[in-house]
Amino acid sequence: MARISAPHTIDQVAAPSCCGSLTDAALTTAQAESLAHAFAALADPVRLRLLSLIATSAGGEVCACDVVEPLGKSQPTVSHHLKVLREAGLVTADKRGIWMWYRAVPERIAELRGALA
Amino acid sequence: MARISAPHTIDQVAAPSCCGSLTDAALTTAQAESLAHAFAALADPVRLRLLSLIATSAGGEVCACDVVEPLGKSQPTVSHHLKVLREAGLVTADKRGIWMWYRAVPERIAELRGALA
DNA sequence: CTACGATATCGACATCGGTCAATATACATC
DNA sequence: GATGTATATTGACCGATGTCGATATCGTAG
Repeated sequence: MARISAPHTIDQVAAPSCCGSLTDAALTTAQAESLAHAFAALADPVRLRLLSLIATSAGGEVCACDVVEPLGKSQPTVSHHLKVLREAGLVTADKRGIWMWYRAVPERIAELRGALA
Repeated sequence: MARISAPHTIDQVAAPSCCGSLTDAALTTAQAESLAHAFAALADPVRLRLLSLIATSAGGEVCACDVVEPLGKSQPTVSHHLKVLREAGLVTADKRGIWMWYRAVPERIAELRGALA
């Protein structure tokens, strides 16, 4: 399931009717639902801090074990938020040994940015 | 368009050119809460369609009476969503006669776009 | 195989949020 | 004034969501 991103192929993120833009044309119901689900992932302060921690980390990835403490939330809660970010396509997870390493998905963030054009 | 800011206007959630960016530096708790509140306004399909209807309308503004039917929701529900968009600073309201005219706030949308940089 | 540490899942709780019917408020017209 | 229309507010319902403790799963080390 984990797919290595190819630079030339056209992305096909899980979203069926991808995105659209607010100022382009009136959104269809399907586009609106897809976008709303994505923005909902950003509608929580813990997830925003989590995503910024991942996106700004040196090396571009962080171990889950390193984000629990700075967030001040319990380990299950952080795990839950990481799952939400993963399901929204904003981060990817990579298990190496005991640890889970998370990376941001800049293309997905750019998609949402494009929706606000 | 050149509107003199009236002291009794409804908008709030000041949010100057602050907010921060996901990829810039790790967000503070305050920044994350402010951003989360803003993104929460976009985390609903009805509000996204509503905002796109307003943003793409000819003349840049729409009467509230014209959006109830295309959204397929009750008038109180649409009024509620318009209030949320207003409180998030994404739209402004202008009462002329019986009708309320809503306009998008592109600077505010750009602010959120900047947070996804 | 057993034990331990890291992460995910489960169950329960409290709160938040979208929705509508009913009602209130504001404005224009008569 | 009274009446009709457009919009906002209220109150209630109910599903969604953030949170944590307890527990399960996975991978490594001994």
